[in-house]
Amino acid sequence: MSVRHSLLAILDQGPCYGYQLRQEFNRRTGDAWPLNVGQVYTTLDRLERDGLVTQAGADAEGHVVYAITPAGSAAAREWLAAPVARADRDELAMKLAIASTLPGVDPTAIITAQRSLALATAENPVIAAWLVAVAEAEAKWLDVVATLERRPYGLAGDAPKRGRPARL
Amino acid sequence: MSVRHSLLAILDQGPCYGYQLRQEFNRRTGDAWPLNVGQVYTTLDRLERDGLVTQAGADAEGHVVYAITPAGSAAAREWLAAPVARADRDELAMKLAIASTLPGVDPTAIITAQRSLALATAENPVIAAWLVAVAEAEAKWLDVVATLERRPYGLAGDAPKRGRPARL
DNA sequence: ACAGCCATGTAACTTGTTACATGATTTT
DNA sequence: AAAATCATGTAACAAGTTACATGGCTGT
Repeated sequence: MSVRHSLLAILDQGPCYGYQLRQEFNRRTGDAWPLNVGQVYTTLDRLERDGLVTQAGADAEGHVVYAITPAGSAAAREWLAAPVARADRDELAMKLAIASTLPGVDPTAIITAQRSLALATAENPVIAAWLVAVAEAEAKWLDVVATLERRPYGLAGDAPKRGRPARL
Repeated sequence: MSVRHSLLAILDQGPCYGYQLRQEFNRRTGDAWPLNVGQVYTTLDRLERDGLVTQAGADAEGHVVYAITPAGSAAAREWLAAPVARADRDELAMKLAIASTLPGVDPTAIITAQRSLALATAENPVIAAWLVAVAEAEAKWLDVVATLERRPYGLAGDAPKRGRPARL
């Protein structure tokens, strides 16, 4: 839900046409996550389908301009105001949770591989700070996880019986 | 790609049937991200389509058992060995990157809203450590971001002309 | 009988994403 | 003319997710 809402937030600044929107997005995110142009158009279609934007005719150069609707504007403000939910299913956490239960697997290898992932840089100070903080946090977290005892076990001991289980 | 691979990693421990797989997943992740049973079956279909698992007939109780294939086993090991790529499009980072460019929007509000998100708990020590580390890191990062200067600007000054741009 | 879990599935939908087609325009 | 960008779109697919239908079985 981040591309969709990002484009909406940009459109809340004023009408745009597709290609322009992509450039705005790339510029505002410091080209950290460049957007395929096609995705802009599919996203605009879906935003229009949901009544969050409307085609506002063409500008002087003949561009297909989209404008945000009141509903879209509300959605944009809502998105900006709402805290981001912690990743529903963080892949690294999930991987290590699963790995810690697998007899044949050594989580240490995963951890070292993960640690060796280099820290990237970015011009955008917001993103740079993000990368730094994440890298530091990840290293710290991996230190903690590395000290946790393994908890290997196989498949659940007894297969659950069919039917309603006895109440305690 | 985390549900898919998690199920594959569990299947690498031995054949399972759908309902059992879901229970294994929930158990091994401490019920942190409970799985809709339906998703197990759709995922199994797709894994079979991709040749990573095969139906292994039925067990004594008549369950539809799936077994991992050599290709699936390789994929599972590969997933466990490979470091997790940093989130392609982290929503919080993207949101603040965008927000920092929007004249009408105050990133501080976003930051405080985000900070107020409470720290959850979990039985699984791996996940608990993850939540703690993330909460700490997020707070630290938000402190840094809060000190960054705003960089508001509107839409790009001059609309890009059509055609090939002049080379410098 | 009824509640409630075990168990298998399907249909439908979401966002994200890429590859491709098409053409106008403009510089080299 | 060729190359590169501007610009608009479409078709197709991925994974994730939920709601629903359908039974069987078992304890109360």
